[in-house]
Amino acid sequence: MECNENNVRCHQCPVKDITSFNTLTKHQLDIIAESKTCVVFKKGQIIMHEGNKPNGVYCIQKGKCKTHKLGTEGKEQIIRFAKTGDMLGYRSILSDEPLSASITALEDTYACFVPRQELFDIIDMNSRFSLDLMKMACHELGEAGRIITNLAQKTVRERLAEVLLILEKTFGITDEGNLDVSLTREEIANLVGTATESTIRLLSEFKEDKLIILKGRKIKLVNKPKLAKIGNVYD
Amino acid sequence: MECNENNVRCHQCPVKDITSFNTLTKHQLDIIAESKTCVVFKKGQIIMHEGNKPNGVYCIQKGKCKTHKLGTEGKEQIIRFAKTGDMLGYRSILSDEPLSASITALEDTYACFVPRQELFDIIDMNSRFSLDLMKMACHELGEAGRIITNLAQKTVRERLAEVLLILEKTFGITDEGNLDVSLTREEIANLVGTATESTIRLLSEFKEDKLIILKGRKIKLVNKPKLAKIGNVYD
DNA sequence: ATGTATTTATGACTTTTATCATTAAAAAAA
DNA sequence: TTTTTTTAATGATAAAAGTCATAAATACAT
Repeated sequence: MECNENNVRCHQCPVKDITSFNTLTKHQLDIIAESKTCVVFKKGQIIMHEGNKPNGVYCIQKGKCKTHKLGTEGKEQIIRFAKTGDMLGYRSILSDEPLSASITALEDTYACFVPRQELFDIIDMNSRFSLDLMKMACHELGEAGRIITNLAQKTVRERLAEVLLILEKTFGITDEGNLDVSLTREEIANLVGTATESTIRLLSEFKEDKLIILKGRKIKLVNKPKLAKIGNVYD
Repeated sequence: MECNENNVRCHQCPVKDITSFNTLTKHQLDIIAESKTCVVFKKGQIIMHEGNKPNGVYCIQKGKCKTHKLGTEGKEQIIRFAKTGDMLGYRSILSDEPLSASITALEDTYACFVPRQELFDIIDMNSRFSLDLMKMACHELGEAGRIITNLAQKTVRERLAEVLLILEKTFGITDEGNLDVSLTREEIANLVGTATESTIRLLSEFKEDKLIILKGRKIKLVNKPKLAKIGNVYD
């Protein structure tokens, strides 16, 4: 957790620049630097728990997380992902509601905790920061509408194809060209909104059709135009 | 459109008090009063069109609207509803993105148009108003997560039962006890995320089972606990 | 009020997707 | 490394939901 050993470093934190915190003045950064604490979450660890009221937000320094919600009969639904630069728990803090979903680390994740009070202090001081949070929430809201429409109208096959493309867009690829995120088949199913077996079958089918290459949990997309066509993705 | 004949009335607008505008100072209300325009949308009229960039927001004085999105093969997906006191188009304005969905009047709807610039002016001046908008967006975001999980995990039957309860909660009931909103079976299907025929069949089934009474488009919920049980609704 | 267009209802059938069961493979822990 | 546990793969079957077709009812415009 390099950038967090002391407060001075907060002002030079490289992650700061890709977050809403990039509009903060030196003084405002001081406030964050004074109040923040640094944490590491091990892979699989729950960072925030659905139903709880968080005392602040986390800003991811490095790592990957999933936001997931309990559905009927305890089945997990993955709502979205978070990675370096993303803020966790802001929805709950800003709406003053309990967490509508849990957040779990997909790999060892380094994060800065910013307490609720200081976050609101900055919001009051810096209207650009405030507008940026709004923008973020409203953007997510548009995304949510797209997800809703897809779940309601697309087949499982279409959704899986789209999800593979979204995973590559979100997490990028490794040196070998695989999706730079490791998910179980069950997690992919919980993202697509289907049964694990259906996901396994369809992935095998995509593999047969030479659209993807599978090696355990490593997935490489080798025919993205075809995947986009299958998933009815136009953008 | 009573409350909009002149600017003075804006300050006394009864709808104002149930919206985010209720925190505005006299001066801030002046700004809105000066810049706003009043409009009536006939039943079925499109208020905002998916993909467009709106020049401001509408505040509903009286009426009911649906927010809907085009899905695969042009099928409509209803994302949410709006009624008296709700603000239309704020997501697009605040995120500075094109409208992610269209908005259509479900009945004759009276609304005040507030231009983009004046809205941002007020946001800059009034941090309570600003926070309130944030709260609204973040609340919606939590709702969206619930909808996503339901679409992914519940059966059509469960979702229909839940939708009926949501419609009653959202729009209330008429003197005769019917849902105070008139939707075609197709619209209900587009909300539930299913085929029109499936919706018709299930509604008939609910009628057979004495959970609801159907008279054309008039729907009366007569056994809400049972509907809640069918829909796995606990709240 | 009356005719026209749209919506609702229902049956027959197909497709999609889920569930259950079993084996193979791969991660993770000892 | 080896064992143990978890995950992945696949077949068989069942259930859920969609599609197409047709008739009846309702809403809408004139």
